Amino acid sequence: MKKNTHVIPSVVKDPRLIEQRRQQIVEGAVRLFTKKGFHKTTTREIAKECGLSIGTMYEYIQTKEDVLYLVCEYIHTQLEQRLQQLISEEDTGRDSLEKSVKNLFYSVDEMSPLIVLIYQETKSLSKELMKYVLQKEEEITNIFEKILLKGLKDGTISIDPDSVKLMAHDIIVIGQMWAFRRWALKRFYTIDEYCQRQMSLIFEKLLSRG
Amino acid sequence: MKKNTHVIPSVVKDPRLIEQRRQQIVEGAVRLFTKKGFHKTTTREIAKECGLSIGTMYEYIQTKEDVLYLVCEYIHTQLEQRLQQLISEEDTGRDSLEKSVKNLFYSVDEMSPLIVLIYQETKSLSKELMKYVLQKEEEITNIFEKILLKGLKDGTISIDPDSVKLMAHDIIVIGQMWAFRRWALKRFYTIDEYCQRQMSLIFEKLLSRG
Amino acid sequence: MKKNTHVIPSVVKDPRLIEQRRQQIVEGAVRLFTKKGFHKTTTREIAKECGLSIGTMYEYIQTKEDVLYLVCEYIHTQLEQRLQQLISEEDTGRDSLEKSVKNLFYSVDEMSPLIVLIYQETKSLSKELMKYVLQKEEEITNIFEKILLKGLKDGTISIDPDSVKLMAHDIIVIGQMWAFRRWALKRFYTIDEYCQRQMSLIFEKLLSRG
Amino acid sequence: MKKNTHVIPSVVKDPRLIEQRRQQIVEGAVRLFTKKGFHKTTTREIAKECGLSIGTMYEYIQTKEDVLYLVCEYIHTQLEQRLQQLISEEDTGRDSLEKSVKNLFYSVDEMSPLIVLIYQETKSLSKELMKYVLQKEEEITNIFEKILLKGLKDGTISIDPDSVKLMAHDIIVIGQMWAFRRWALKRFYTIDEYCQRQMSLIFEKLLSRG
DNA sequence: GATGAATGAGCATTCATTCAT
DNA sequence: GATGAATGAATGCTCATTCAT
Repeated sequence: MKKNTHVIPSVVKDPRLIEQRRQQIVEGAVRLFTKKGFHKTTTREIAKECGLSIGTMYEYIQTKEDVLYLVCEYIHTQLEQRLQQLISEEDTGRDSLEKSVKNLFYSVDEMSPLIVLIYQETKSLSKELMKYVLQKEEEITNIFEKILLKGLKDGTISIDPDSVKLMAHDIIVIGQMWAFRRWALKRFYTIDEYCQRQMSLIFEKLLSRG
Repeated sequence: MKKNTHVIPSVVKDPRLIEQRRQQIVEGAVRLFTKKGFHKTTTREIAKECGLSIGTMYEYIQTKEDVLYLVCEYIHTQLEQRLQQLISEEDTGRDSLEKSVKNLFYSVDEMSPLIVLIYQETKSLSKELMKYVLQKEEEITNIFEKILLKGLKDGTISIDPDSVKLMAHDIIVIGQMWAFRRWALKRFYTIDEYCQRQMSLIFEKLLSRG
Repeated sequence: MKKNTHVIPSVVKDPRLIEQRRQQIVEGAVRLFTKKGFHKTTTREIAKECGLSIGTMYEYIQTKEDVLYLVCEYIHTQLEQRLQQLISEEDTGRDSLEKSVKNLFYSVDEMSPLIVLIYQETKSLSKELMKYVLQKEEEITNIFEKILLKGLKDGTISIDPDSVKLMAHDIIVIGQMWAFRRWALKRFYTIDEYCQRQMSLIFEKLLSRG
Repeated sequence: MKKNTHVIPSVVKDPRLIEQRRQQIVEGAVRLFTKKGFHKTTTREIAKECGLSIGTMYEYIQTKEDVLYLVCEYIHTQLEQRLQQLISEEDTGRDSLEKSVKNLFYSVDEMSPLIVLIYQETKSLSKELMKYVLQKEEEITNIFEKILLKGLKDGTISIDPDSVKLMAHDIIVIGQMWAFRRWALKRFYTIDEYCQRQMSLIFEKLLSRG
């Protein structure tokens, strides 16, 4: 089922327990990483924060980097689920896009510290693990690519087919910038204003030749 | 002259020497930080790379963090200069914007690893120093804000005045994403294609009701 | 019956089971210790290698050191049995010595990694346990002492009585060196050559006064 | 000059200082390793014992294993020097051998704990470093090979030329066994007796055929 | 002003052993 | 009797920073 996912070995055998403990680990780690960053958080702090002894924590991971990977995967999965959730086969491409972009903006707003975390710490992963995280990032981008293509097919969106991929990236980035530029943007815009104004940037382009 | 800039104390008195040595330090550090990141680079490595002894290097900085700050400031200054350089009083807002956005895209392309560095390591700075770096980031954004306002005034750009700040941020982010999403984008677009397609996104919006 | 042997306590009551499980443990441990050494082998690895769970293994031993002791005892017992096996009351001392020395050489050849193991890891035992192992080593040496004394008595061997103990040690050491100096010797001698030449050292005069 | 020797990198540049500090390290380490063995000695203990801070010690070595290597090299060099020292071009092979074997026995007696250390801990080295140590061991053996060959040439020693290598190894091992079997031998022999009796094994006929 | 040896707190990780089930 | 998850003290090693020369 789970594909394109790195499997972190565990000494412990019971898969239920592994899932549960790793959930604990991720939750503790997220709290610390968003506060202090990956490098400034020690493994002992993570263990303490998630209520495990350091020894026990290491039964479920192999290295500190694994924790970061689990965290990145968790964040991406959260975002992906939120986005998939609102997608309906019955919507036109246009409607679906509108819903999804709005959904993206508000999701990023709620997940703000997590989005920033991904932006800042992905590079702390090894090449190997980074590959998986970037793959997932691309899959999330593909959600919007698919919607755009649907709209292109059903005639509700007009866009140069060669710009579809780029527009998908633009949407993602414009969504995420609400998190990573929040320090500047929040002084001038609420999330509602932000959403509305950016929507119009995206949709005027897409409907220009309507 | 230099405003909004944190002054790093130095034991050494001669300002010429300070400038020269810090230039060395920044150049060495940039090479290492872009390759291995800030945390994985040691002060010894920096000293070696820039041809100073570790002791001497510490005569010109106080902490390793100072090096990162100098690097961030250097990168921002580089980018700012490139952008300022092409701005002429005589251009219309519209023309100036076109020139500057194009300039931004190609500058980001050339400075790609530096832009990524800023994105990833700014958060490694202390609150205090980060403030200065974000201020500078904002100043760079302001360059585009000013151009948009000029176009608004001279009638060559049509945009809701309340969207000006946001559009300036959008421009910056769309420019920088060519660096921080390069891993995905370069598989589908050249910098020329990228520039052209993103320009049309920005300008169709800005000229819609022209 | 078993004398001069340290009795390792076990939680388990059934002596048959204890014997059987400990045999498993020794066999697994020998494989690992000869490959990686005592210190670099973990208890988990031993348990896995011998097909027991770590918990079960600890029902039959008390500490990791116990495993090493069992291994040493096992190796010594192996060697002792091989040597005792070929000793016959009817042989003259001279004949018995010849048979036994040859037997020693070929036994060491076959048990090479085990002999090396004893040489290298005995010192990892506690004083207490080391005493037992060295005692056993001495008992094995005594086998040759007895043979020499028999030859002295029956006139088939001529040796200063005060040198008997020493000669017994010499024989053992010359036998074992085929194992612990194998890295050098095997480049120049086969086991057959080694046996023949060392036999002649022991049995004949070595250097005539030219 | 120094050949077949692994060069351990040091952060420190001054070669004099490196030599001096490494001497300190070796002396401290020898004291601890002979008492507790390599594995049970911690790097902190070594540092303390040799009067350096742990950080400083690591300026002169790279890993704990390096310390063991330095120690092995030191011991071998000590032994080699002692042996080389008494070798004179003018002696006959026979005389040189007699002197050198006696020298070996008394050297091993004095260096007893060091010889045992080499026997027990060489295997704790990595393949790479062990190679160098075994090479040195072989060079020491070669000292006796050369003497034997000299005696063969000048007619003062009669031995099958193909047994020369083996005899050299025998001499070394018989010498060293005074160290590694001391626990048993010292109960029955003084070093003087040991020397005399083993000399006669080597130099005269061992067992006449009744 | 330059040098680089010294420092030691701090960190990630391991592993023998226990004990509740 | 068997299991294997939990424990945490212990360890090898790093590295930013200082300061005597």
